[in-house]
Amino acid sequence: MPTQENKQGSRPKFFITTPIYYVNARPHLGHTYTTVAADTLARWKRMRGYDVYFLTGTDEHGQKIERSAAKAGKTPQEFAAGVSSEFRALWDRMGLTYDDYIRTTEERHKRGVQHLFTVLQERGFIYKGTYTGQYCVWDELYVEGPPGTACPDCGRITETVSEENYFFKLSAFERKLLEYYEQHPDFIRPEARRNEVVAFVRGGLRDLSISRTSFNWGIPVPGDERHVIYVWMDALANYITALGYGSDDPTLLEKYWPADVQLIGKEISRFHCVYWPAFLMAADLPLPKSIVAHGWLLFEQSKMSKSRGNIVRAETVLDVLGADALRYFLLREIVFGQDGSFSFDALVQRYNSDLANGYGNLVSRTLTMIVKYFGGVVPEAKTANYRYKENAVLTDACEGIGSVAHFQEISISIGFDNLDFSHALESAWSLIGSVDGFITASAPWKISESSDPKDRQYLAEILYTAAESIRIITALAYPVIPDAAAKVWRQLGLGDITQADLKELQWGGLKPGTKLGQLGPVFPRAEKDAITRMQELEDKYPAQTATETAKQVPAIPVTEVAIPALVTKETVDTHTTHPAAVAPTPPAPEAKPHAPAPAVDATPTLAAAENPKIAIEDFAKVELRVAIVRVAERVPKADRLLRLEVDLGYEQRQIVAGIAEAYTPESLIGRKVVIVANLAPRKLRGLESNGMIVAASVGEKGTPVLAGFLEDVEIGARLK
RNA sequence: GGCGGCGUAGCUCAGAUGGUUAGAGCGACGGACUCAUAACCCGUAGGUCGGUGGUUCGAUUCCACUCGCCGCCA
Repeated sequence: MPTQENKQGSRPKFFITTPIYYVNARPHLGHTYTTVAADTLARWKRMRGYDVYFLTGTDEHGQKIERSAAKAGKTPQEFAAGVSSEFRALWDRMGLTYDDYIRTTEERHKRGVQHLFTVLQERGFIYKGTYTGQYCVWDELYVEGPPGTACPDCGRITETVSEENYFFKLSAFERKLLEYYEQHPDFIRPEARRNEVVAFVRGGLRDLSISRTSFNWGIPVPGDERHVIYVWMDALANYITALGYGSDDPTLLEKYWPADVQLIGKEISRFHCVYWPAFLMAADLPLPKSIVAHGWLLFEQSKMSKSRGNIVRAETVLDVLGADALRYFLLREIVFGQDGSFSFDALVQRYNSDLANGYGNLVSRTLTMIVKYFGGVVPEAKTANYRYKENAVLTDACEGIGSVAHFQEISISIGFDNLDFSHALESAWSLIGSVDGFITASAPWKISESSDPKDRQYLAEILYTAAESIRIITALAYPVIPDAAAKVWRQLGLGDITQADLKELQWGGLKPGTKLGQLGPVFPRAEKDAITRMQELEDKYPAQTATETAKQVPAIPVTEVAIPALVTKETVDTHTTHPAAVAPTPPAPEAKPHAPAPAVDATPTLAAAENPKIAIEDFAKVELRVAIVRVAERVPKADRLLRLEVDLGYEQRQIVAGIAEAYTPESLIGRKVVIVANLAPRKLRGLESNGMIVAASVGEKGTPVLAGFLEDVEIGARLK
């Protein structure tokens, strides 16, 4: 078992992983968030002298992929490879410093998983049994309940299945897991997730089905090829197969396993905190040191837009503001572990106030003065070692900055080490604030007018202090904003930051006499049109799943394809190792009282004549479309509500409609209806409704009568 | 339904084992400055600390209930 630091005194190792991303969805900001966090931590640890190994990759097996590929007219291999390469291309474009990118379709992984299966089997933790129950094909999930039960995750009706499965003796690990949690309080972070996991295990563990015979797209069970290994066991094993588990070269495994930090999204904590450790225990492998679950990234609807906006592509932000801006925003704005929200508005706000006005401007004003007053050469400072005592006021001020820098460095380091990125950055930026205040208070531009040698020295002290602070801030910010930090490093005349030793950041490390490099803006202020530009870019790329891309998307004006439902139905899938899931933003608080009610929840409109006339533009805001009902069922404990799944041709979505008193579920299936497609999502009885069925309201009771057409109309068609 | 969490200034959030004027950043407003990316600096902002009731000399901080939101319960 590898130790943290071996005897030769070589560098301590640090193995960090992200989940492997399921190729059923194309990369979006949620994936980016997880991966950026991992990259930042990897860079931080590297800079502090660790031998870092950073692993990411894609999860490519399962029935869902098999089906998506078939729809797209591709083989599962082709399909998975296509999406996997999109992920990889995005990470490469962002300059993420992963050391390995594993795909579960690779031979090394397959071999490793089969080896793991065999080991568990030999050690008596796997047996064959029969499972009969409800199964959600979409989520590849077994569900409790009688036949006809809806899947708790996606709402689809489950299928009754009975199949021979291999089972893993998870029940045997209940006590051992609880003991482990007890003895390793930091194993699961944050605490809220840990408590949930502990509660779950305390509730009792049943054995886990780990194979399927109902489809083929997976890794065959060794010696029983009718079975493929269930995606979870397959996916989780990536963390060790990437290091060579099951191969004849144990070098990496011995060196890097166990992982130091495994980053995950909170929705997959059970798999990583219960199943995964149990598998490892069963295989007699050490457990990861910590599993850190972050929150979800919610997308805030921009106030200016119609009812659009959900899945944001990282590329959009990269195009307009650059990777550093995105990285900074995600890590500064969101408290790691908690849910956070993203909006173009907040992004530009942060960018301007922190990066442009804060860091960028500080660098600019300081280095410009060094050029102006000292010919671009870092001046000699005597206070560098806190020894300059001839000018008490100056010394105090400069020493003050020196100690602030020292204090903040400690605070920032603690923040990064604890994955508390937002607080680390807060500390770093508070140092920027101190230096700005210091410069303004000591007003070097005034002193520069004096010819007194004492003042000349005073000026040198001030600018040295500012420049040295910038060096330290830049080094500490490097893990988060690597491109900008590299630029500033060169401007400071320090060369290539990737070659610099940032392990120790002693005050005074900036050598007087250093010739500054070429100056130039690091974070130019974002203009007002930045938000619009990003929105326009998004409009050009309607959010799509991999499935939808592969299918032919009907010719719909792209600006009209912004659908809240995309998020819940297509993107948040509870499948395997997932990144930050993307969830729709709940309606803004102030908008709540006005949230449009779906279906006949709305009060019947009595007299249209009484209403003021509207302009055509007003009508155009309402997106009416034809959809076909695929699934209909009663909502338990709600007399009037039906849960519908309607198909718009380009997407499926769930709508909860108050029409149960007038229509039976069976009568609706296959029926074409008119829906308001751009209605903000709303929850009814805990179910999210993404749209509203259009119906006439008849009689005193307002009995709903569904709108329809005399001719057959193709689904997805818009009513104008 | 069971268990747990949250609800504090326009926005994002801190905070207190209960006790003088409840904090920060951003935004807004006023002022100052000119080295700098219309940037920076200074000042101002009165938020019933979700609601009700209780314990207490005193609660936003403890308790009960209640409303709203969220997570976990294979």
